Amino acid sequence: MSISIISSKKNWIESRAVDQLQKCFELPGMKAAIGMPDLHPGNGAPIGAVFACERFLYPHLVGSDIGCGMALFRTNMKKGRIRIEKCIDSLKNLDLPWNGDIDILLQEEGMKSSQFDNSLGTIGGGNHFAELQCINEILDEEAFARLQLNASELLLLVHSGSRGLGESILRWHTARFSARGLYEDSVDADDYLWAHNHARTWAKLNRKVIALRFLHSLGESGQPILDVCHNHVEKVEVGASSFWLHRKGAADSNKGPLVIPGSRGTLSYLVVPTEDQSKNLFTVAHGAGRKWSRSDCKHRLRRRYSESSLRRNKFGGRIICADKELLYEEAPQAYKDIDVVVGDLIDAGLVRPVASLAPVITFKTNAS
DNA sequence: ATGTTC
Repeated sequence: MSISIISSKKNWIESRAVDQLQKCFELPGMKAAIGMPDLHPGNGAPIGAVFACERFLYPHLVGSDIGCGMALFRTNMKKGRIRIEKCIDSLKNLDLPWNGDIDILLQEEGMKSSQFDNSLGTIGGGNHFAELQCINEILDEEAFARLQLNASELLLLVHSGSRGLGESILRWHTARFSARGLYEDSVDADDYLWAHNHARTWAKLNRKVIALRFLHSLGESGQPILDVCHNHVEKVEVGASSFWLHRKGAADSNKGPLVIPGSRGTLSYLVVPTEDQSKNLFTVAHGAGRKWSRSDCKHRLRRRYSESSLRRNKFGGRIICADKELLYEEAPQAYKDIDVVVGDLIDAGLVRPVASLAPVITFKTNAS
């Protein structure tokens, strides 16, 4: 039985998030809860935490965006060669439904059609984005080479999830069971897990379609490097015991390298998990984590930062976000320092940094 | 987070 938080003196964790972590740790069957350095308050359950539970699984500890995660793609684009204005113009249709053949794609993936088919290939709102990035600094030449990356080529990082599909699954579950857990050998647990796994697959496919759409719009193509989920539940064996591991805004560190994104105005980090990931329950931070609530952002920033200044980052890159409210809610100032979050993971011996990545073009939305 | 938000 243990509860802990991976953090340091440099970091700051909101007490309300710690209270939420404690509350969730008191749920029946719970054996361990770990807050990541990006821990912050969520809707009942905190964001940036992993929970290991015996016999029970808790859909609200996964949340509504089942399968949400980060996917990274290699491109053949070079920073000095792209015309930013032209690219921004070419991306104008990215909010529209994708005009590819969704029926055939779902069929190929062995997936069921649903009322959410036409959301496939769309980024969504909130903190979701698709971002072209350049290599800012290589921090581990060997690991960098092993990933077959080229320092001069741009990368595309996609953060999105299962859109309305995942949301409908949690809503359906909550209507029947409220916040109660599901016993692992029940029909209800099987039903939830089937729907959850379907939403995970859908979300991963969504990230791939978003990347292809994004790059095709620019007359380019890309190849997948990694895809790491941060909202899901899965069964894991540790020693002789088995647990339901719930990750809520917490990245799976048991699937190789991953990107820990900063805010849309700061660096992101490509990292490799170290060998032993059992003490952190195979989980690391999924991003910088919010410092301010969405509702606080506008009055804190409005006087000092104009809309147009928030559409440029300090690296000379651009942010496509026609939604003024979202622009303030997602301002870099609303997020914690990514260097502190990643630093805490490095100091805890959980990851090794491979490269820092700087934002070149961030797509949020063209819709106002 | 969300074809949102009565």
